[in-house]
Amino acid sequence: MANTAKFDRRQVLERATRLFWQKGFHATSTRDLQQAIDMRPGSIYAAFGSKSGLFREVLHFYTEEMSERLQQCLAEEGAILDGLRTFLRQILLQDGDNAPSELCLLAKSLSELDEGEAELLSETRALLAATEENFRCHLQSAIAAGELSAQVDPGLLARQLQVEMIGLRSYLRATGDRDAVRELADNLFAPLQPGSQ
Amino acid sequence: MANTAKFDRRQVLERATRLFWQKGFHATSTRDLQQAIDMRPGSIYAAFGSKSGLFREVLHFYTEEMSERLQQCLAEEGAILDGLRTFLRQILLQDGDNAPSELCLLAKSLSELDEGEAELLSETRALLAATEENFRCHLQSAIAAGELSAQVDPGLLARQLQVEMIGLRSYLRATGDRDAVRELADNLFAPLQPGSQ
DNA sequence: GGGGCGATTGAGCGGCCGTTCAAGTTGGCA
DNA sequence: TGCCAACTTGAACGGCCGCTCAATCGCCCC
Repeated sequence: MANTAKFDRRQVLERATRLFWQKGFHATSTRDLQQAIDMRPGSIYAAFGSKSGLFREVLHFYTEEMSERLQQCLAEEGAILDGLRTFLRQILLQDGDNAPSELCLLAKSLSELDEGEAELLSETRALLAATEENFRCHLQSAIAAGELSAQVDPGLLARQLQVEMIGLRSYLRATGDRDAVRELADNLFAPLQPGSQ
Repeated sequence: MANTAKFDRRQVLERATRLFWQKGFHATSTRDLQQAIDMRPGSIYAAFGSKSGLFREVLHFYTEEMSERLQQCLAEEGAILDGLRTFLRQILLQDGDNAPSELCLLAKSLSELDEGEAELLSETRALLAATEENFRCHLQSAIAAGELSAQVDPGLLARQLQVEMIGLRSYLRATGDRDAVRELADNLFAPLQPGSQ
């Protein structure tokens, strides 16, 4: 039970996430991964079981990290809607230089996985649903706090945010045109103005 | 100069398109392709040069086919805006059972290609830009025909359509929830009502 | 009917893939 | 200090990858 000289699981997941996020599941080879996370095949397979197993953990790690970033935005801004807007703006307009891809890792995986990797695909769908539900909860809180009219359907608005974010990030990858995205994003933020609708 | 017993290029492209559209570029092997298009490696490489070369033609074929489908919708409906709406509704709500993927092949390719396949990636970006420009032209015509207020910026509206379609198709793949997509699509169609704005 | 030539065939190349496992290394405990 | 178990290492496996090319086919013209 020595637990001798073990790797730093968090750092490994961070690095694996960056690589998968950049190249996608299929285009990332286990040798790429070995180099990126500085582990040999035996250790990787002992720790994660398979390439799919590692990817599974990466999907969860990524989702958890994004959720924490949202929490952080909410904590820094006073109002819930301000926090949400800050979070979305960060992803769309500021992360560009650091993030491994303009796209959301979950959306990218949803796009490339097929029935041949059924478990990863349904995992991805579940995490996207959880993300939407997370938005919905925060919007619900905004209504409860009087920031948003009680007329607003938080489930519908959460879905709209999800749809538009995925679309805008694709557009950013297609064109690299931040100004156009900034303009389009205003539509997205409009329903997040206090008292709107 | 005999051109003897040659394959039917159009049929080959149709079948290759279906396969690439379903599985994506990386996950489609040349052996999958050989079977799908019923050609042997030598013939494929003589005709298309490489897997990438075939994919390149597939991207163009797909874009051309979609553009023709839009033309057909415009011809069948009387008004331009009606034609556009019919086209978008078809893709979102009716193709589901026949199409190889809920997603647009161009958006899917944009997502999985990286700098390692730089030529295919820029090809994809160019075709997406052409699609947006195509929308813009039709919207411009709608303004000229008095179907749409001259206040509307056709470039901006075309961009919005592109963004929302990609987002909605992702959402459809994520959830399979046609009712939710139908509800969300109404926002998309609203600016396409005659005289809107 | 036979010769010529472009089109087609499919076995097979070198290489990378995901994965395994015998051998080696490390560190805590007696 | 010596032992054992936990952990790591990296060579190697079978298989699939994208692709090539010598051999064969089949049509057209003479």
